[in-house]
Amino acid sequence: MVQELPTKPPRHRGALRIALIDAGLSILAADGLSALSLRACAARAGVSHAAPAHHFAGLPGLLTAIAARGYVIFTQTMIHDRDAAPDTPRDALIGICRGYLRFARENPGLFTLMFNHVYQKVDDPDFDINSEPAFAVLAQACAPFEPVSDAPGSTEMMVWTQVHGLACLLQSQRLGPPQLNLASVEFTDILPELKLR
Amino acid sequence: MVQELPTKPPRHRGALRIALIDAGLSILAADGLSALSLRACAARAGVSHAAPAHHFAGLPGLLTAIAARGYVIFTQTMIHDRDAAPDTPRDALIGICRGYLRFARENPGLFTLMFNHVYQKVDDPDFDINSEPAFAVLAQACAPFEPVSDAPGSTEMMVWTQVHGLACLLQSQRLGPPQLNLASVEFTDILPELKLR
DNA sequence: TGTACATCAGTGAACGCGCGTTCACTGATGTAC
DNA sequence: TGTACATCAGTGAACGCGCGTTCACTGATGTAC
Repeated sequence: MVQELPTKPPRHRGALRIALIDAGLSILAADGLSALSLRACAARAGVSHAAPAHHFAGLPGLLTAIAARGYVIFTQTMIHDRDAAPDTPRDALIGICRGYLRFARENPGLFTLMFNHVYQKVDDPDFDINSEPAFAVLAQACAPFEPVSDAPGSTEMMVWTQVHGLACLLQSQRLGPPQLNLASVEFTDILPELKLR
Repeated sequence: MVQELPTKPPRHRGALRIALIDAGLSILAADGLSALSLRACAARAGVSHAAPAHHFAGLPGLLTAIAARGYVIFTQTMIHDRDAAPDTPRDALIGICRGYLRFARENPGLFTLMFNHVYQKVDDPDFDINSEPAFAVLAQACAPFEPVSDAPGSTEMMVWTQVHGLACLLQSQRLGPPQLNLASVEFTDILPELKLR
């Protein structure tokens, strides 16, 4: 009673949406953000180029869905590196930041997509649902420390801007003058002292 | 003896290179990075779309030249805001950072172009010549302070990653959860204390 | 001062490319009866 | 159990678009003599 002969192309049976997001992640990893298009994702998923229209609101819809999946991987990466670190608040925070930087380094196209609003225009419930935990794990790692100023969330903001800026500068390959060898900097060299609450 | 009648199109007389860079800056300001192309710059400069080939090595060459000009404006903006600040080392540093953030906010497309190597592939002597002073004024403002770690240039790296990260996050409009209102943060709220040498 | 010539910036038509979108269609699936 | 029908995901051809690049050309400029 097998209906799918080996020679027939695989039927996605509603799973094409997921397959297209997977295809997008593959394209980002292989050829970067500029290679990402509806047609390229369809081709990589083994489907005609008109098929994605049944699952996404145009290219912005697909990009938003890919970015939403990116936040899942992003959060997992940070949690992994946090749990691999010794169990002190500072080590946990450094682990989170190490995961942040590792994700940016290992997934440059995806990282750029996730943090550039130009590529996303569609209200996608998965986007907010998946991105909030990323910020939550960072905030959680900052919680044991005293605020660095009176501004609410000042510690989170300081750490977040710092690690995000290093991630962006490493990606941009604008590493500044030779004496400022940003490529070899350890995050711990530039993270200020933080006092425990 | 006037040769150019008012009805004739302006002859650039070797100044077309500059006019095309100006056109690129206009396009970036008006329509953003995605609207920047050889043809668009040529049209804005009032010239046929094949003309830029006589002055630039393709699109990467033009983008590199535009970015190089951007660094001049960038440096001027930082110096302006530094000199407008009271003359203490910390105020000068905060002025530099204020200029950094103001430039990014006022020129989002240009800022992205300048700090994304994907758009630049050509060795352009102006690029290095113009970008080095930008880093120099930042380093100069950091010089009065003690290093924050043993790593060489640690203070510059800490300040640079911090201000750059805030600039990128403000641009990305990924401002995190509501309680972390990054849009309203003052840079002084997250810049750590720095000790004078 | 005038003539002949070389240079070269800019023109406009043409090319092929990949893109997002549309549209009539097909064919498998699920459902009502 | 079987039949008729509605649904709808995916197809493949076609469309127009803007892009970078090429290429023979033109016409103003500068120079040699």
